[in-house]
Amino acid sequence: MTMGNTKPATIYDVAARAGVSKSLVSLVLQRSPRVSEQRRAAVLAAIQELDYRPSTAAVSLAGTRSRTIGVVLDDFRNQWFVDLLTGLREALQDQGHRLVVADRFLNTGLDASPVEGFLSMRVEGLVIAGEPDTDLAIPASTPVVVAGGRAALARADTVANDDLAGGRMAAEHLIELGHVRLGFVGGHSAASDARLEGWRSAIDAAGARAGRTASAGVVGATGAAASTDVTGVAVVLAADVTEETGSAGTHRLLDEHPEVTAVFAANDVTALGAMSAIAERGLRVPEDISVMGYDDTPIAASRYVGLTSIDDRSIDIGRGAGVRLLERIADPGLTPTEVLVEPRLVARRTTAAR
Amino acid sequence: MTMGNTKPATIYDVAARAGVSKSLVSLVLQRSPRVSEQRRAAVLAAIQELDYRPSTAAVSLAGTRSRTIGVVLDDFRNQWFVDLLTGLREALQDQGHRLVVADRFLNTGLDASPVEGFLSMRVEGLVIAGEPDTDLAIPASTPVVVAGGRAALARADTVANDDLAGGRMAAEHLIELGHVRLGFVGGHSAASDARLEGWRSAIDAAGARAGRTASAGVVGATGAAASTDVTGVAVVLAADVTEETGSAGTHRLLDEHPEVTAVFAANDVTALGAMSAIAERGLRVPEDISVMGYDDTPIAASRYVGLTSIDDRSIDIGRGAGVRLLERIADPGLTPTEVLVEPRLVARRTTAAR
DNA sequence: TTGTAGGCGTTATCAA
DNA sequence: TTGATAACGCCTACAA
Repeated sequence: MTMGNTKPATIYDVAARAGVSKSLVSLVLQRSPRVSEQRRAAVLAAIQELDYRPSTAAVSLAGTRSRTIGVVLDDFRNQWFVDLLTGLREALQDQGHRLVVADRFLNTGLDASPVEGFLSMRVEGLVIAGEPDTDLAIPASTPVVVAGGRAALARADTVANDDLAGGRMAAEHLIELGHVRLGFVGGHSAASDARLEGWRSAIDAAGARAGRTASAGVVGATGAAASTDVTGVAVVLAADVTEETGSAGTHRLLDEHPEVTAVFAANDVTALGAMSAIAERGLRVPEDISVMGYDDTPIAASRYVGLTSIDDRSIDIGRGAGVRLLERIADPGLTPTEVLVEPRLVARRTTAAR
Repeated sequence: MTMGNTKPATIYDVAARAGVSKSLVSLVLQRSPRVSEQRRAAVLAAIQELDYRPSTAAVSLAGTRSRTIGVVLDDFRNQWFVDLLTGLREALQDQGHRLVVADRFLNTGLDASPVEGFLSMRVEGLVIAGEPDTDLAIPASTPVVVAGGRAALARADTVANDDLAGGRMAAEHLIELGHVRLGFVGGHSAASDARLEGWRSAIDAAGARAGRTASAGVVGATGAAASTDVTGVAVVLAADVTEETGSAGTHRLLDEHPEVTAVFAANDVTALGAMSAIAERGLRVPEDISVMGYDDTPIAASRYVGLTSIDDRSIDIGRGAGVRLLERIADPGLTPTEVLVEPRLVARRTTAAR
């Protein structure tokens, strides 16, 4: 079709080809209704023929808004952003906003942080996904919403999964299945802490309901409860929540508390670690020990793993974050809010009644 | 520090603050050596104080080059791009190029394809990661290199993993372990085909070496070979290579050829499917059946899975693709080349001697 | 409904 | 070594 021309067509070329002024072309581009059908058709035809595409640089320079919003991911390896993006797309893209994605490392060496790059692009707003690095300096004038992860930025809106509720759901699921000796394995992160707290509160509540003494201690805690009491034991390592943490933590948990029949891990990868530790001890999942994760990542959903998990509903978080960002862009004076999305239990093959 | 000013500082503001002309500021920005230390210091100070950041829009509009290159991923869910990006970064970013990433879906609704968006940004080059969709129309004037995946674009350079060699390595590994009844499970993709072909050729070669008749047929093929001959049976489903494919294919493979003791799957996810099928049949990995995957994804490396796999060396592919893109940008007249990166065997726990 | 004339924030080209 | 001044490609009044 087109020969390998070198210079991209400009609005001038289109105008000339269609026999109109550049302004008219601009109007057509912006879908203005105040253009005669004739001219519009001519312009559209010219655009086709010239394979014209407006320069985003020129558009955002000349226009009042860049129509682009930046998404900062903590790490491309954390798959949870995939669903988040879906939700963000729904909320933002359909409003004509362009999404640009970067993780913490993408353009290091050019910019100090991905935020720098976005500010240079004059993004209209920022979505910080996950636990924001403390040192990503964002000017107060830039609308920001933190999606997933607690707000390190006081001025930012937050849309996140309700980790407390999720932790509670995990414990309740296990208790309903008849488990009374529960274990938790987590590490160093705000999310892990919150999930543990929720898990504990559910155990306490179960004890209260039964009119007995329930207790949730940490490894090393003494006190032998009656055999039908629901009790919980937590191992929280001073390390990131990873597969290694899950493995090491579970080994320690089972060494000190062999009576445990159900393990709740701070997230899916950690749960994977727990499962390998359990296998290494010659035990089976879920026959001997039930295992739960958190986040409902693709690995959990995998047929091979089939991990019972808590769905943090990333899509809804993304959608909520997008909507909120739009509101804040429209009115920067808004008071920061914190929205919690209710998680959801996804039961699979790693948990069973005992 | 800075008050929540609304408008970002411009080069004019900096010039005024430093008491110099805009041109001088521009020179400092471009690290020109033809600037007195005094002025430079003054400008730098002003930049600091004003929290100035050049507008990428203005830069690419006024400059001759956009200094950005676009990376098109087939799908953010395919984790292999993570390493690819690392390689690309090494090659491109350090040369002052900005990377912008998009998957097939990111800005759908705004642009017909991610390529559209990149062309609007006037990227200097494109990296197509994975099997390019046939319909991503790229003007002949845009430098392109396909990273991983066969070139659907004749005019594009290709840097990819040597699937043929990888398939061969897989078979050789299994044969060395003493397996003589080999199975392959794959699906509909160029990569799967090539890996199968390599696997077959290694089986044939093993037979030739042994001076016996070796055969590699497909399911349904007749011919009972002597018990010490190395033979291969392949199940190639007319579907994408997914976990389901791996599971269904493996069931079929073992139904028709229960003598198989080692399964090579077209990729890691498929291998996961194979492992679940094997488990469903009450068999163990690797005691009863060895399993291999391809790509060496994080799942394979996971402690829980420990899948023996073929590392496609994505980092090196990324680096190679970046280097080549730079060359092509410098000289668009170059004849397209195809570089194959030698894969690497990563032995883990799913393969064992028999 | 359509066209004219600035201007957006930089780089690039010339002079000085 | 510095400083005017014209592009760059588009949007946005303002006029016609």
